[in-house]
Amino acid sequence: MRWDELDREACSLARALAVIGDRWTLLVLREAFLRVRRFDDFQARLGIARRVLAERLAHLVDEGVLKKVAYQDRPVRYEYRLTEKGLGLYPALLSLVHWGDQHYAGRKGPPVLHRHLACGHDFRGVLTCSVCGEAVEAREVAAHPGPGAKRR
Amino acid sequence: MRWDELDREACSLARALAVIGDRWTLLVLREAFLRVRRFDDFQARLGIARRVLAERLAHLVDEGVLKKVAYQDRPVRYEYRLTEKGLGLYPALLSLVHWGDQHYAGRKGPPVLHRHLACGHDFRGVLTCSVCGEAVEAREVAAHPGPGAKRR
DNA sequence: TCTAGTAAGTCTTGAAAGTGCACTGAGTCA
DNA sequence: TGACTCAGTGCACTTTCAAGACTTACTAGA
Repeated sequence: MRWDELDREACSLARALAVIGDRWTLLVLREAFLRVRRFDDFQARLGIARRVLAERLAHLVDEGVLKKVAYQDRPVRYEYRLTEKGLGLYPALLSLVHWGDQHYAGRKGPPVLHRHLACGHDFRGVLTCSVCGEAVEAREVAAHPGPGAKRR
Repeated sequence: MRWDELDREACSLARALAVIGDRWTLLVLREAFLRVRRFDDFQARLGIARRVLAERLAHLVDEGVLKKVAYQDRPVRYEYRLTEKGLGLYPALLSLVHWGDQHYAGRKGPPVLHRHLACGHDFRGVLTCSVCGEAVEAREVAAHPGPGAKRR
């Protein structure tokens, strides 16, 4: 199987990865969540090859994760902003950041803290069950075929 | 910047991505969470090139995300199991799956459902604040430098 | 003993992506 | 006019990936 066939898989993870699963895309999105919006800013902060950046941004726009918004005329210049769909990736991103904090932060502690503006405290993200509200652990979850499953 | 320099970045996301950020690794982990453990099973289910699979598994073992466990002697054969560190990736994975469900499931619905064994219901993962317990939205979070930040 | 089968890789080779950097194009500013 | 800004493109080069045959070490059956 080649990578560009992934989106035909009947698996939501595969489809999500077809959009954001390559090496640079999540870093681009991290910057986007940090309010970076312009091509040269992304490029300077990430040190990514310009060609690859252009391609990734275009792909994210195609997928509706980012949108291009003109911020000046003469010459027309566009910036990239997260859409609602893009904002929906935040839980996944934050979970990854916390995982990185837990396992790779030095003894000084995590490089970035996140403050929950609603309550005013620095926090970790906790994944909870939408039904009972309790924290969810991998061992307490069973996956089973849903309505969109294909039979084998 | 080349990819293999990423783990030197003082960013937890970059470090996390240096481990699980390539195209196949998260799919390998998806299978691992579905209790797949053997080389040939991973290979058959994913259709991944054997060489790439061998390399990814070795990397995940190096990083302590998976561990090799002998399940027979003569000849010695190993299987790959998630460690605690590996299980810690579940929230990120599940968040991604739900994002995929939301945006890419056909009209039939998601291909896979997740049941929370503690309460017995199919659920979605909700990211909540570890301090106040409320659901967290991207717009309600401010990132600021932590103790491990490097000054520029 | 010979043959087939199983499981976990390893090797080979052409194709695809990524990298680094110079360059373009449209416009501003002095 | 010349220098500068920003968002990309073009190009030569290097690295990684894909597909499948091959290897190693052992078991089971004829």
